[in-house]
Parts: sequence; structure tokens; C-alpha cells
Amino acid sequence: MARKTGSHSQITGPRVQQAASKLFARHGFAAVSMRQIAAEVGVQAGALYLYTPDKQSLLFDLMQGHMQDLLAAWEAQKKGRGPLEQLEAFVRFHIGFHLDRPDAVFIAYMELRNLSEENFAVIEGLRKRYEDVLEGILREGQQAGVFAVPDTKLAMMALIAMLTGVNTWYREGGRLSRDKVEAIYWDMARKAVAA
Amino acid sequence: MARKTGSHSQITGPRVQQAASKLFARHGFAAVSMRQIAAEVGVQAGALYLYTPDKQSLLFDLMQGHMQDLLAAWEAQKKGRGPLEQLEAFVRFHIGFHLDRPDAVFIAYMELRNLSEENFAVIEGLRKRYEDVLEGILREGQQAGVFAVPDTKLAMMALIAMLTGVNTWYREGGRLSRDKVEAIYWDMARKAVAA
DNA sequence: CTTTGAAATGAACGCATGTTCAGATAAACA
DNA sequence: TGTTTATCTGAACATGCGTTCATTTCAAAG
Repeated sequence: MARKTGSHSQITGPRVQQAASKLFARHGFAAVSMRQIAAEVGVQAGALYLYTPDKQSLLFDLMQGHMQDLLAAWEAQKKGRGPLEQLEAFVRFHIGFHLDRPDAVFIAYMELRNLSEENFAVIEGLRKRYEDVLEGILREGQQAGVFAVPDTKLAMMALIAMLTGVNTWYREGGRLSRDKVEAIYWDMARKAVAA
Repeated sequence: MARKTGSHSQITGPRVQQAASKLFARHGFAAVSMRQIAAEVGVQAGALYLYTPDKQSLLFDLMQGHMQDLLAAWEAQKKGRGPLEQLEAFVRFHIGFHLDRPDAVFIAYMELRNLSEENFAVIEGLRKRYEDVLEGILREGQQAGVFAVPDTKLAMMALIAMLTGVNTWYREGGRLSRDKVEAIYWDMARKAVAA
């Protein structure tokens, strides 16, 4: 048997990406085989190569797509005017975006070392662009006297780590609503950098 | 040829652990082969099984040892009296301990999913004991009115994530001294939970 | 009803994996 | 000096890996 009824490139392509994302997040890039991904899609391993040149590209495309989505979503976001309003917007945006995509976030943070040198450079560039957003907000606030951060780079790293950590413990339907979580993180972030 | 001159169990054993730690941190557990570890030690792959029953145990022993060191080091630490003093001690301890062991920390955070079910439960138990230390400090401070944290578990997670993040960017001999880094993180942590 | 071509199969490729073990070696002890 | 024993080698094992490709299938176009 070959080709199942109703299967098409436009359906299988995305399904390969979804399966890879799920399995990479669950078990790690190196621990997942092309045959496992194929089984998740319901196809033989050879068929994957209709949709990706190799396993490395599967990982890279996932990470690049995620980082581009992140930057695009931030650009599309309505921003506040002052540093405090911008910081609140950033905190809430970061948490919401990350809670919506736990698998992609996990991969983006854990699988950097499995990227080839060139691919790594591309992803790092995108990540830096995102970090620069927050660093810019902090620098502005520092100059305006609203924030007191002795080192904007350190403060940026500290805040991003704190916020991204939400993915390690938050579970939908748990003790706290998403809005409550956002509010508490925003409160902590605001106070942490406050003048 | 067999057995090199001057090789002994007491020397090779620790060297296997060191090599595994270095390579797991660099490339990830699943991506490192027993032959690579053996090559790093300067031995054939078969010889590794004189020092570990299997690859999984190598990972587990590394992680368990790290977590036990962490708990023992905290116990040995001189603690302050009030919640504020205890929090400062915890922040400085956490940063110092983590900066001293970047490889072990990396493995402990990244390779949880490569543990067997039973081994995972053990490591999670140790991790919870450490998290409970910080949560206890926060709860005490909250009751004493020194801290204002609506949810101690969330605040604990947020602080630990923020502090552990130091390992992703700090490099020895960089812009900031370790003491300066500790001081800035302590300042942010203090303000973040301040009443 | 026939032709076409995209989509998928399934077998094969060379190579690497974790692990075992009989045999070789050299240091320690008698 | 001869014997023992901890230490290590090197080959082998079954299994799985990423990737390629000739072949088969089937929906749609003519």
C-alpha cells in the first residue's frame, strides 16, 4: 500500500512539524528518531523527506519560526507610552506568548546546542533582537529615573529568566488564572527594577 | 596492549564522572556516546563498565550527587536570623554555588527528561527539598510582614528562575565581578518581594 | 477511460549505538 | 621469583540510526 486516501502535502507538511515539535519537546532532539516522528504522523520515515531536507532543518525551522513569531507578535502589540507602561506590556506579553506555546519555548531554550554553527548564529541573532527590546525599555526607564538598574543587561537577563520560568510550573486549570499569574509577575518585575 | 602504567580505579573512576559531566553539559546526554566518554578518559568503551552499570546510572549519579551537594552546602551555611537576612544568604549562596558548577547545573536542569521514572522521582524529591528552603523563607517573611508575596510558591519559582539564569550569561573575567553580580541580584530579589 | 504526477511505501545503505566478555597486561603480594 | 588479581583491551552482539531510491498507489486532469 502507498498513499492513504485524502492525504495531501498541505496536510502532511504541517503535521510533520507538529509531530517533531511535540516529540522534540517531550524527549529532546537527539533522543527522537525520524521513524518516531513518522509514526506520530502516521507515515513511513522516507516520506518525511518530502517535507524537510534533513533532521537538522526540522529543528532549525521550528526554532526560527518560533523566534520570528515572537518578534512579529511583539511588533503587532499595542505599546504603552512611558517606560512603566512598556514594561507592563512586555511582561504580560511575554508570559502570555510563552504559556501559549510551551513546546516551542522548551525547544528554543533547550536545543540550541543541537543546532549547526550557522543555524545557531541565526537563532542567536533573533534572540538578541528580542532581548534588545527589553533592554531598551529598561535603559529608557533608567534614564528617565523611573527605574534603578545598575546594569541594564543583567536586569534584562534576570527579568527574562524570571518570566520564562513560568513555563516550568504553570498548568492550565491550576490554582491561579493566567491573568492572576500575569499580575503577580508584573508586580514582582515592577518592584525589582523600581527606583 | 592493556592497562596503562599508573592507572588505578581510584583515578579512573572520578575521571569517568568528570568526562561524562563535561560532555553531557556540552552536547546533551542523548547526543554523547559511551565511546566518546571513554575517549575523553583515554580508555576503551568497555572499561567504563567497571565504574558504572550503564549510561543511565552515569547520568543519575551525576544529578543525585549535585543535588546532595547543593543541600549539604546550604545546611553547612551560616544563616541569618530574620527573613531578610535569610533571603540575602539564600540569594548569595545560590548564585555562588551555581556559578561554581556550571556543568552540573546545566545537566540538572536540562536532562531531567532523560532519567528513568524512578530516578526522576528521586531527583525531583531532592529538588523539592531545596525549593522548600526558599519557600519557607518567603512564607516566614510574609507572615512577619517583611515581604508582600500574594503566592509564595509563585514567588519562589520566580526567584529561583531569576537566580539560576545567571549561569546563562555570566562568564569569569567579564564586565562584573562575582560579588557585584551577587549584590545586584540580591537588590532585585529583595525589592521584588518587598512589602 | 486513460494518462499523469504528486505522495507514500518499504527495502536497503553504511555506520554508530549500548553492552558483554574472553583474553591480555602489569602492579602487588608471597 | 612466581602467583594472584585488579584493570583494561578489542572484538563481537543485536539493534537502531539518518538518509536514499526504485516502485507503487491513487486523485485529478484530459
